[in-house]
Amino acid sequence: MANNNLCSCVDCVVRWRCFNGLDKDQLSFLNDNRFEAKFKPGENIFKQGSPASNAVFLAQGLAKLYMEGQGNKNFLLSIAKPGEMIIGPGIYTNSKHIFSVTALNDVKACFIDARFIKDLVKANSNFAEAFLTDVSYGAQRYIYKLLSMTQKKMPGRVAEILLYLADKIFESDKFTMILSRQELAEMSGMAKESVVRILKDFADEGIISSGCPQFEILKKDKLIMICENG
Amino acid sequence: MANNNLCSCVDCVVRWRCFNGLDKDQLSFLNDNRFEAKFKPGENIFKQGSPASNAVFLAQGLAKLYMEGQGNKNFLLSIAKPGEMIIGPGIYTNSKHIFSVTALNDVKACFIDARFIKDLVKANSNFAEAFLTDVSYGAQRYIYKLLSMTQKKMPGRVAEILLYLADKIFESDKFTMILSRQELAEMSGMAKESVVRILKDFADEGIISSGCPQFEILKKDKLIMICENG
DNA sequence: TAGGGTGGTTGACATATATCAATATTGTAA
DNA sequence: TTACAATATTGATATATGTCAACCACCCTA
Repeated sequence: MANNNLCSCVDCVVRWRCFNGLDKDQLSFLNDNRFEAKFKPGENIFKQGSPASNAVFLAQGLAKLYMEGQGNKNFLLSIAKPGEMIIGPGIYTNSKHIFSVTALNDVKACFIDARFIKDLVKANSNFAEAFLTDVSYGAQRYIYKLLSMTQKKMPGRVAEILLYLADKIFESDKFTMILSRQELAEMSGMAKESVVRILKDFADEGIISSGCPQFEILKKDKLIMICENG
Repeated sequence: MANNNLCSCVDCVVRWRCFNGLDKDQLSFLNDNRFEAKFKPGENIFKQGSPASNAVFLAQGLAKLYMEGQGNKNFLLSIAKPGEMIIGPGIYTNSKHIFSVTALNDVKACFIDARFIKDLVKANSNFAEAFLTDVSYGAQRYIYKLLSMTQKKMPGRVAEILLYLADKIFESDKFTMILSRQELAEMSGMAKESVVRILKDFADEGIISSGCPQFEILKKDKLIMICENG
Protein backbone atom coordinates (compact mmCIF):
# COMPACT_ATOMS: atom_id res chain seq x y z
CA MET A 1 0.00 0.00 0.00
CA ALA A 2 1.62 3.20 -1.10
CA ASN A 3 1.50 6.37 0.93
CA ASN A 4 2.38 9.87 -0.05
CA ASN A 5 4.29 11.04 2.98
CA LEU A 6 7.38 13.14 2.71
CA CYS A 7 9.58 11.05 4.95
CA SER A 8 10.20 7.32 5.07
CA CYS A 9 10.79 4.88 7.90
CA VAL A 10 14.11 4.09 6.25
CA ASP A 11 15.55 7.46 7.17
CA CYS A 12 13.15 8.48 9.93
CA VAL A 13 14.95 10.77 12.35
CA VAL A 14 12.73 9.95 15.33
CA ARG A 15 12.54 6.21 14.65
CA TRP A 16 11.41 3.97 17.51
CA ARG A 17 14.53 2.55 19.13
CA CYS A 18 13.19 -1.00 18.85
CA PHE A 19 13.19 -0.63 15.06
CA ASN A 20 16.86 0.27 14.90
CA GLY A 21 17.87 -3.34 14.36
CA LEU A 22 15.66 -3.76 11.28
CA ASP A 23 17.25 -3.99 7.85
CA LYS A 24 16.40 -1.74 4.93
CA ASP A 25 13.89 -4.14 3.42
CA GLN A 26 11.96 -4.44 6.64
CA LEU A 27 11.94 -0.66 7.12
CA SER A 28 10.77 -0.27 3.56
CA PHE A 29 7.99 -2.76 4.10
CA LEU A 30 7.04 -0.96 7.29
CA ASN A 31 7.00 2.34 5.42
CA ASP A 32 4.72 0.96 2.72
CA ASN A 33 2.29 -0.35 5.28
CA ARG A 34 2.00 2.51 7.69
CA PHE A 35 -0.77 5.08 7.70
CA GLU A 36 0.16 8.58 8.58
CA ALA A 37 -2.42 10.85 10.17
CA LYS A 38 -2.51 14.32 11.64
CA PHE A 39 -4.39 15.40 14.73
CA LYS A 40 -5.31 18.78 16.14
CA PRO A 41 -5.13 19.43 19.90
CA GLY A 42 -7.95 17.66 21.68
CA GLU A 43 -8.59 15.17 18.89
CA ASN A 44 -8.79 11.49 19.73
CA ILE A 45 -6.10 9.22 18.37
CA PHE A 46 -7.75 6.12 19.69
CA LYS A 47 -10.37 5.34 22.30
CA GLN A 48 -10.49 3.02 25.26
CA GLY A 49 -12.50 -0.08 24.39
CA SER A 50 -11.83 0.09 20.66
CA PRO A 51 -10.04 -2.81 18.92
CA ALA A 52 -6.30 -2.80 19.58
CA SER A 53 -5.50 -3.63 15.99
CA ASN A 54 -2.87 -0.93 15.56
CA ALA A 55 0.13 0.43 17.33
CA VAL A 56 0.55 4.19 17.05
CA PHE A 57 3.91 5.77 16.53
CA LEU A 58 4.15 9.38 17.61
CA ALA A 59 6.24 11.22 15.02
CA GLN A 60 5.48 14.76 16.09
CA GLY A 61 3.72 16.49 18.98
CA LEU A 62 2.54 15.26 22.35
CA ALA A 63 -0.36 13.04 23.33
CA LYS A 64 -1.94 12.03 26.61
CA LEU A 65 -2.73 8.43 27.56
CA TYR A 66 -5.65 8.21 29.96
CA MET A 67 -8.24 5.87 31.33
CA GLU A 68 -11.86 6.87 31.40
CA GLY A 69 -13.41 5.97 34.72
CA GLN A 70 -16.98 6.33 35.88
CA GLY A 71 -18.77 9.66 35.91
CA ASN A 72 -16.47 11.47 33.50
CA LYS A 73 -13.53 11.01 35.84
CA ASN A 74 -10.38 10.33 33.90
CA PHE A 75 -6.99 9.23 35.08
CA LEU A 76 -4.07 10.46 33.04
CA LEU A 77 -1.46 7.70 32.85
CA SER A 78 1.36 9.34 30.94
CA ILE A 79 2.36 11.61 28.12
CA ALA A 80 3.80 10.26 24.89
CA LYS A 81 6.42 12.22 23.00
CA PRO A 82 8.00 11.93 19.55
CA GLY A 83 9.86 8.68 19.01
CA GLU A 84 7.49 6.77 21.22
CA MET A 85 5.44 3.80 20.08
CA ILE A 86 2.10 3.58 21.82
CA ILE A 87 1.17 -0.07 22.18
CA GLY A 88 -1.39 -0.96 24.79
CA PRO A 89 -1.10 -4.29 26.61
CA GLY A 90 -4.33 -5.16 24.83
CA ILE A 91 -2.55 -6.46 21.76
CA TYR A 92 -1.37 -9.41 23.87
CA THR A 93 -4.43 -9.81 26.05
CA ASN A 94 -7.97 -9.20 24.81
CA SER A 95 -7.30 -7.11 21.68
CA LYS A 96 -8.97 -4.05 23.20
CA HIS A 97 -7.38 -0.74 24.09
CA ILE A 98 -7.56 -0.22 27.82
CA PHE A 99 -6.80 3.49 27.62
CA SER A 100 -7.59 6.41 25.31
CA VAL A 101 -5.05 8.60 23.54
CA THR A 102 -5.67 12.25 22.68
CA ALA A 103 -3.44 14.83 21.02
CA LEU A 104 -2.25 17.66 23.27
CA ASN A 105 -0.94 19.79 20.40
CA ASP A 106 -0.47 19.27 16.67
CA VAL A 107 0.35 15.61 16.27
CA LYS A 108 1.64 13.55 13.40
CA ALA A 109 1.28 9.84 14.01
CA CYS A 110 1.80 6.61 12.10
CA PHE A 111 -0.61 3.71 12.47
CA ILE A 112 1.09 0.35 12.25
CA ASP A 113 -0.74 -2.94 12.13
CA ALA A 114 -0.38 -4.75 15.45
CA ARG A 115 0.31 -7.93 13.49
CA PHE A 116 3.50 -6.37 12.17
CA ILE A 117 4.73 -5.93 15.75
CA LYS A 118 3.66 -9.42 16.75
CA ASP A 119 5.26 -10.97 13.68
CA LEU A 120 8.45 -9.13 14.43
CA VAL A 121 8.46 -10.43 18.00
CA LYS A 122 8.32 -13.96 16.60
CA ALA A 123 10.81 -13.46 13.79
CA ASN A 124 13.44 -11.18 15.31
CA SER A 125 14.79 -12.02 18.72
CA ASN A 126 16.64 -8.74 19.10
CA PHE A 127 13.42 -6.89 18.48
CA ALA A 128 11.60 -9.11 20.97
CA GLU A 129 14.16 -8.29 23.63
CA ALA A 130 14.10 -4.55 22.90
CA PHE A 131 10.31 -4.52 22.95
CA LEU A 132 10.22 -6.46 26.20
CA THR A 133 12.55 -3.85 27.67
CA ASP A 134 10.16 -1.11 26.60
CA VAL A 135 7.22 -2.92 28.13
CA SER A 136 9.17 -3.54 31.34
CA TYR A 137 9.98 0.13 31.75
CA GLY A 138 6.31 0.86 31.25
CA ALA A 139 5.25 -1.65 33.89
CA GLN A 140 7.83 -0.25 36.28
CA ARG A 141 6.47 3.27 35.85
CA TYR A 142 2.96 2.09 36.62
CA ILE A 143 4.11 0.27 39.74
CA TYR A 144 5.94 3.35 41.01
CA LYS A 145 2.93 5.48 40.21
CA LEU A 146 0.78 3.15 42.29
CA LEU A 147 3.07 3.73 45.24
CA SER A 148 3.03 7.49 44.95
CA MET A 149 -0.69 7.70 44.35
CA THR A 150 -1.39 5.72 47.51
CA GLN A 151 1.29 7.06 49.82
CA LYS A 152 2.08 10.63 48.87
CA LYS A 153 0.06 13.64 49.90
CA MET A 154 -1.08 16.18 47.34
CA PRO A 155 2.02 18.41 47.29
CA GLY A 156 4.24 15.38 46.70
CA ARG A 157 2.09 14.18 43.83
CA VAL A 158 2.03 17.59 42.16
CA ALA A 159 5.79 17.93 42.58
CA GLU A 160 6.22 14.52 40.98
CA ILE A 161 4.24 15.57 37.91
CA LEU A 162 6.20 18.79 37.49
CA LEU A 163 9.47 16.86 37.69
CA TYR A 164 8.10 14.30 35.22
CA LEU A 165 7.29 17.05 32.74
CA ALA A 166 10.64 18.77 33.18
CA ASP A 167 12.87 15.68 33.19
CA LYS A 168 11.07 13.15 31.02
CA ILE A 169 8.98 15.17 28.60
CA PHE A 170 10.61 18.53 27.96
CA GLU A 171 14.10 17.79 29.29
CA SER A 172 14.31 21.34 30.59
CA ASP A 173 13.29 23.08 33.80
CA LYS A 174 11.59 25.72 31.71
CA PHE A 175 8.72 24.58 29.56
CA THR A 176 5.34 25.39 28.16
CA MET A 177 2.65 23.83 30.32
CA ILE A 178 0.57 21.84 27.86
CA LEU A 179 -1.70 20.38 30.53
CA SER A 180 -4.70 22.25 31.89
CA ARG A 181 -5.27 22.34 35.65
CA GLN A 182 -7.98 19.78 35.04
CA GLU A 183 -5.50 17.46 33.33
CA LEU A 184 -2.91 17.98 36.04
CA ALA A 185 -5.64 17.00 38.49
CA GLU A 186 -6.45 13.87 36.47
CA MET A 187 -2.78 12.94 36.52
CA SER A 188 -2.46 13.27 40.29
CA GLY A 189 -5.88 11.93 41.22
CA MET A 190 -7.14 15.09 42.83
CA ALA A 191 -9.57 17.99 42.26
CA LYS A 192 -8.54 20.78 39.92
CA GLU A 193 -9.07 23.34 42.69
CA SER A 194 -6.53 21.50 44.83
CA VAL A 195 -4.00 21.62 41.99
CA VAL A 196 -4.50 25.37 41.71
CA ARG A 197 -3.95 25.87 45.43
CA ILE A 198 -0.81 23.76 45.58
CA LEU A 199 0.66 25.39 42.48
CA LYS A 200 0.00 28.74 44.11
CA ASP A 201 1.74 27.57 47.29
CA PHE A 202 4.75 26.47 45.24
CA ALA A 203 4.81 29.84 43.49
CA ASP A 204 4.48 31.74 46.78
CA GLU A 205 7.47 29.84 48.14
CA GLY A 206 9.45 30.68 45.02
CA ILE A 207 9.78 27.03 44.01
CA ILE A 208 8.21 27.54 40.62
CA SER A 209 7.12 30.40 38.44
CA SER A 210 3.85 29.50 36.78
CA GLY A 211 3.51 32.22 34.18
CA CYS A 212 0.83 31.22 31.73
CA PRO A 213 1.69 29.24 29.76
CA GLN A 214 5.42 29.43 30.51
CA PHE A 215 6.40 27.30 33.50
CA GLU A 216 9.72 27.26 35.24
CA ILE A 217 11.14 25.24 38.10
CA LEU A 218 13.21 27.64 40.18
CA LYS A 219 14.17 25.55 43.22
CA LYS A 220 14.52 22.05 41.91
CA ASP A 221 16.15 20.60 45.03
CA LYS A 222 13.19 21.77 47.08
CA LEU A 223 10.73 20.29 44.58
CA ILE A 224 12.59 16.98 44.65
CA MET A 225 12.42 16.99 48.44
CA ILE A 226 8.67 17.60 48.39
CA CYS A 227 8.27 14.85 45.81
CA GLU A 228 10.28 12.33 47.79
CA ASN A 229 9.01 12.83 51.29
CA GLY A 230 5.71 14.58 50.66
CA MET B 1 24.25 -28.71 38.97
CA ALA B 2 22.37 -31.60 40.51
CA ASN B 3 19.57 -31.15 42.98
CA ASN B 4 17.88 -33.65 45.19
CA ASN B 5 14.26 -32.67 44.76
CA LEU B 6 11.54 -35.22 44.46
CA CYS B 7 9.89 -33.77 41.38
CA SER B 8 11.35 -32.63 38.08
CA CYS B 9 10.48 -29.82 35.71
CA VAL B 10 9.92 -32.50 33.07
CA ASP B 11 6.78 -33.76 34.78
CA CYS B 12 5.99 -30.76 36.96
CA VAL B 13 2.24 -30.64 37.55
CA VAL B 14 2.12 -26.90 38.17
CA ARG B 15 4.52 -25.94 35.40
CA TRP B 16 4.53 -22.32 34.27
CA ARG B 17 2.37 -22.10 31.15
CA CYS B 18 5.14 -20.33 29.24
CA PHE B 19 7.32 -23.41 29.67
CA ASN B 20 4.78 -25.74 28.08
CA GLY B 21 6.35 -25.32 24.65
CA LEU B 22 9.80 -26.44 25.81
CA ASP B 23 11.12 -29.83 24.75
CA LYS B 24 12.30 -32.52 27.12
CA ASP B 25 15.98 -31.54 26.89
CA GLN B 26 15.25 -27.95 27.75
CA LEU B 27 13.07 -28.95 30.69
CA SER B 28 15.80 -31.30 31.84
CA PHE B 29 18.36 -28.55 31.62
CA LEU B 30 16.01 -26.24 33.51
CA ASN B 31 15.55 -28.89 36.16
CA ASP B 32 19.30 -29.33 36.60
CA ASN B 33 19.78 -25.62 37.02
CA ARG B 34 17.02 -24.65 39.36
CA PHE B 35 17.36 -24.19 43.09
CA GLU B 36 14.49 -25.28 45.22
CA ALA B 37 13.90 -23.57 48.53
CA LYS B 38 11.27 -23.66 51.26
CA PHE B 39 9.92 -20.69 53.16
CA LYS B 40 7.88 -20.36 56.32
CA PRO B 41 5.09 -17.78 56.59
CA GLY B 42 6.52 -14.31 56.91
CA GLU B 43 9.92 -15.24 55.46
CA ASN B 44 11.34 -13.12 52.68
CA ILE B 45 11.76 -14.72 49.30
CA PHE B 46 13.46 -11.68 47.85
CA LYS B 47 13.78 -8.05 48.78
CA GLN B 48 13.16 -4.82 46.94
CA GLY B 49 16.46 -3.34 45.81
CA SER B 50 18.32 -6.65 45.66
CA PRO B 51 19.80 -7.85 42.35
CA ALA B 52 17.17 -9.23 39.99
CA SER B 53 19.37 -12.12 38.98
CA ASN B 54 16.73 -14.78 39.44
CA ALA B 55 13.14 -15.44 38.57
CA VAL B 56 11.18 -17.25 41.25
CA PHE B 57 8.71 -19.96 40.40
CA LEU B 58 6.07 -20.56 43.04
CA ALA B 59 5.51 -24.32 43.25
CA GLN B 60 3.53 -24.41 46.45
CA GLY B 61 1.88 -21.91 48.79
CA LEU B 62 1.10 -18.24 48.45
CA ALA B 63 3.32 -15.18 48.50
CA LYS B 64 2.71 -11.45 48.58
CA LEU B 65 4.40 -8.97 46.23
CA TYR B 66 4.72 -5.55 47.79
CA MET B 67 6.59 -2.30 47.53
CA GLU B 68 8.18 -0.79 50.58
CA GLY B 69 7.48 2.93 50.73
CA GLN B 70 8.66 5.52 53.19
CA GLY B 71 8.03 5.23 56.90
CA ASN B 72 7.28 1.50 56.96
CA LYS B 73 4.29 1.99 54.71
CA ASN B 74 3.99 -0.86 52.27
CA PHE B 75 1.79 -1.26 49.24
CA LEU B 76 0.73 -4.77 48.44
CA LEU B 77 0.69 -5.24 44.68
CA SER B 78 -0.60 -8.76 44.28
CA ILE B 79 -0.59 -12.31 45.51
CA ALA B 80 1.26 -15.06 43.68
CA LYS B 81 -0.10 -18.57 43.62
CA PRO B 82 1.27 -21.96 42.54
CA GLY B 83 2.15 -22.12 38.86
CA GLU B 84 3.14 -18.48 38.77
CA MET B 85 6.57 -17.23 37.78
CA ILE B 86 7.57 -14.11 39.66
CA ILE B 87 9.73 -12.00 37.36
CA GLY B 88 10.08 -8.34 38.18
CA PRO B 89 10.45 -5.83 35.33
CA GLY B 90 13.93 -5.28 36.76
CA ILE B 91 15.45 -8.09 34.72
CA TYR B 92 14.90 -5.94 31.62
CA THR B 93 15.56 -2.55 33.15
CA ASN B 94 18.13 -1.95 35.88
CA SER B 95 18.62 -5.50 37.21
CA LYS B 96 17.13 -4.61 40.57
CA HIS B 97 13.96 -5.92 42.11
CA ILE B 98 11.46 -3.12 42.51
CA PHE B 99 9.26 -5.04 44.93
CA SER B 100 9.69 -7.51 47.76
CA VAL B 101 8.21 -10.98 47.96
CA THR B 102 7.28 -12.69 51.22
CA ALA B 103 5.70 -16.08 51.91
CA LEU B 104 2.16 -15.97 53.27
CA ASN B 105 2.09 -19.64 54.23
CA ASP B 106 4.43 -22.61 53.68
CA VAL B 107 6.02 -22.00 50.31
CA LYS B 108 8.08 -24.12 47.99
CA ALA B 109 9.80 -22.08 45.31
CA CYS B 110 12.32 -22.64 42.52
CA PHE B 111 14.98 -20.07 41.77
CA ILE B 112 15.79 -19.85 38.08
CA ASP B 113 18.62 -17.81 36.65
CA ALA B 114 17.24 -14.73 34.91
CA ARG B 115 19.65 -15.42 32.06
CA PHE B 116 17.80 -18.64 31.34
CA ILE B 117 14.61 -16.66 30.80
CA LYS B 118 16.36 -14.03 28.70
CA ASP B 119 18.12 -16.66 26.59
CA LEU B 120 14.82 -18.37 26.02
CA VAL B 121 13.25 -15.12 24.86
CA LYS B 122 15.97 -14.83 22.25
CA ALA B 123 16.00 -18.46 21.18
CA ASN B 124 12.35 -19.45 21.28
CA SER B 125 9.82 -17.14 19.67
CA ASN B 126 6.84 -19.01 21.04
CA PHE B 127 8.21 -18.55 24.51
CA ALA B 128 8.85 -14.86 23.84
CA GLU B 129 5.26 -14.40 22.81
CA ALA B 130 3.87 -16.31 25.76
CA PHE B 131 6.07 -14.37 28.16
CA LEU B 132 5.06 -11.07 26.60
CA THR B 133 1.45 -12.07 27.10
CA ASP B 134 2.17 -12.72 30.77
CA VAL B 135 3.86 -9.36 31.15
CA SER B 136 1.01 -7.61 29.33
CA TYR B 137 -1.59 -9.08 31.67
CA GLY B 138 0.52 -7.87 34.56
CA ALA B 139 0.77 -4.33 33.17
CA GLN B 140 -2.96 -4.31 32.56
CA ARG B 141 -3.65 -5.26 36.15
CA TYR B 142 -1.46 -2.43 37.41
CA ILE B 143 -3.18 0.09 35.16
CA TYR B 144 -6.61 -1.00 36.35
CA LYS B 145 -5.41 -0.89 39.94
CA LEU B 146 -4.26 2.70 39.39
CA LEU B 147 -7.76 3.61 38.30
CA SER B 148 -9.47 1.99 41.26
CA MET B 149 -6.99 3.36 43.78
CA THR B 150 -7.56 6.90 42.57
CA GLN B 151 -11.26 6.83 41.84
CA LYS B 152 -12.94 4.36 44.16
CA LYS B 153 -13.90 5.05 47.74
CA MET B 154 -12.91 2.68 50.50
CA PRO B 155 -15.85 0.24 50.30
CA GLY B 156 -15.24 -0.21 46.57
CA ARG B 157 -11.57 -0.92 47.10
CA VAL B 158 -12.23 -3.45 49.86
CA ALA B 159 -14.88 -5.15 47.75
CA GLU B 160 -12.39 -5.34 44.89
CA ILE B 161 -9.84 -7.11 47.05
CA LEU B 162 -12.35 -9.63 48.36
CA LEU B 163 -13.43 -10.42 44.80
CA TYR B 164 -9.78 -10.70 43.75
CA LEU B 165 -9.14 -13.23 46.49
CA ALA B 166 -12.27 -15.22 45.72
CA ASP B 167 -12.04 -15.21 41.92
CA LYS B 168 -8.33 -15.06 41.15
CA ILE B 169 -6.59 -16.62 44.12
CA PHE B 170 -8.85 -19.18 45.73
CA GLU B 171 -11.37 -19.65 42.94
CA SER B 172 -14.09 -20.06 45.53
CA ASP B 173 -16.39 -17.70 47.40
CA LYS B 174 -15.40 -19.46 50.60
CA PHE B 175 -11.78 -19.22 51.56
CA THR B 176 -9.30 -18.89 54.39
CA MET B 177 -8.29 -15.26 54.77
CA ILE B 178 -4.51 -15.37 54.62
CA LEU B 179 -4.11 -11.61 54.81
CA SER B 180 -4.13 -9.72 58.08
CA ARG B 181 -6.21 -6.54 58.36
CA GLN B 182 -2.92 -4.67 58.09
CA GLU B 183 -2.15 -6.43 54.81
CA LEU B 184 -5.65 -5.82 53.48
CA ALA B 185 -5.07 -2.17 54.32
CA GLU B 186 -1.74 -2.17 52.47
CA MET B 187 -3.47 -3.66 49.45
CA SER B 188 -6.18 -1.01 49.37
CA GLY B 189 -4.09 1.97 50.42
CA MET B 190 -5.96 2.67 53.61
CA ALA B 191 -5.62 2.41 57.40
CA LYS B 192 -6.17 -0.98 59.02
CA GLU B 193 -8.88 0.51 61.25
CA SER B 194 -10.82 1.55 58.15
CA VAL B 195 -10.58 -2.00 56.79
CA VAL B 196 -12.00 -3.35 60.02
CA ARG B 197 -14.91 -0.92 59.93
CA ILE B 198 -15.80 -1.63 56.32
CA LEU B 199 -15.54 -5.39 56.78
CA LYS B 200 -17.88 -5.02 59.74
CA ASP B 201 -20.30 -3.01 57.62
CA PHE B 202 -20.26 -5.72 54.96
CA ALA B 203 -20.88 -8.38 57.60
CA ASP B 204 -23.72 -6.36 59.17
CA GLU B 205 -25.38 -6.12 55.77
CA GLY B 206 -25.01 -9.86 55.30
CA ILE B 207 -22.74 -9.47 52.29
CA ILE B 208 -19.94 -11.49 53.80
CA SER B 209 -19.36 -13.69 56.78
CA SER B 210 -15.92 -12.97 58.18
CA GLY B 211 -15.44 -15.81 60.61
CA CYS B 212 -11.81 -15.95 61.56
CA PRO B 213 -10.06 -17.21 59.58
CA GLN B 214 -12.86 -18.59 57.40
CA PHE B 215 -14.26 -16.00 55.00
CA GLU B 216 -17.30 -16.32 52.82
CA ILE B 217 -18.93 -14.09 50.27
CA LEU B 218 -22.67 -14.40 50.76
CA LYS B 219 -24.09 -11.74 48.42
CA LYS B 220 -21.70 -11.65 45.53
CA ASP B 221 -23.88 -9.50 43.26
CA LYS B 222 -24.02 -6.85 45.94
CA LEU B 223 -20.25 -6.99 46.42
CA ILE B 224 -19.72 -6.65 42.68
CA MET B 225 -22.00 -3.62 42.64
CA ILE B 226 -20.07 -1.99 45.47
CA CYS B 227 -16.82 -2.75 43.68
CA GLU B 228 -17.98 -1.30 40.39
CA ASN B 229 -19.69 1.86 41.44
CA GLY B 230 -18.27 2.44 44.89
C1' DT C 1 -15.95 46.97 20.78
C1' DA C 2 -19.15 43.94 22.95
C1' DG C 3 -20.28 39.51 24.32
C1' DG C 4 -19.89 34.79 25.36
C1' DG C 5 -17.31 30.82 26.36
C1' DT C 6 -13.55 28.41 28.41
C1' DG C 7 -10.43 27.77 31.82
C1' DG C 8 -8.39 29.61 36.09
C1' DT C 9 -8.78 31.32 40.90
C1' DT C 10 -10.59 31.95 45.47
C1' DG C 11 -13.25 31.16 49.67
C1' DA C 12 -16.59 28.70 52.60
C1' DC C 13 -18.01 24.40 53.75
C1' DA C 14 -18.75 19.23 53.82
C1' DT C 15 -16.89 14.73 54.29
C1' DA C 16 -14.08 10.80 53.70
C1' DT C 17 -10.47 8.99 55.83
C1' DA C 18 -6.39 8.90 58.99
C1' DT C 19 -4.73 9.06 63.57
C1' DC C 20 -4.67 8.27 68.33
C1' DA C 21 -5.84 5.86 72.39
C1' DA C 22 -8.11 2.39 74.81
C1' DT C 23 -9.83 -2.23 75.05
C1' DA C 24 -10.72 -6.88 73.48
C1' DT C 25 -9.42 -11.04 71.38
C1' DT C 26 -6.58 -14.52 69.83
C1' DG C 27 -2.63 -17.40 69.57
C1' DT C 28 1.48 -19.11 71.81
C1' DA C 29 5.32 -20.10 74.78
C1' DA C 30 6.49 -21.38 79.38
C1' DT D 1 -3.11 -23.20 83.07
C1' DT D 2 -0.98 -18.31 83.16
C1' DA D 3 1.12 -14.74 80.93
C1' DC D 4 2.52 -12.33 77.06
C1' DA D 5 2.64 -10.72 72.45
C1' DA D 6 0.41 -9.86 68.34
C1' DT D 7 -3.52 -8.69 66.13
C1' DA D 8 -8.27 -7.05 65.90
C1' DT D 9 -11.84 -3.89 67.30
C1' DT D 10 -14.08 0.30 68.78
C1' DG D 11 -14.77 5.18 69.72
C1' DA D 12 -13.32 10.03 69.73
C1' DT D 13 -11.02 13.35 67.26
C1' DA D 14 -8.11 15.64 63.70
C1' DT D 15 -7.11 16.64 58.99
C1' DA D 16 -6.51 16.29 54.19
C1' DT D 17 -9.05 16.76 50.42
C1' DG D 18 -13.34 17.24 47.67
C1' DT D 19 -17.42 19.97 46.55
C1' DC D 20 -19.98 23.96 45.61
C1' DA D 21 -20.50 28.56 44.22
C1' DA D 22 -18.98 32.79 42.86
C1' DC D 23 -15.87 35.55 40.40
C1' DC D 24 -12.11 36.69 37.24
C1' DA D 25 -9.22 36.86 33.09
C1' DC D 26 -8.40 35.75 28.83
C1' DC D 27 -9.32 34.65 23.97
C1' DC D 28 -12.18 34.26 20.11
C1' DT D 29 -15.79 35.64 17.12
C1' DA D 30 -19.00 38.65 15.27
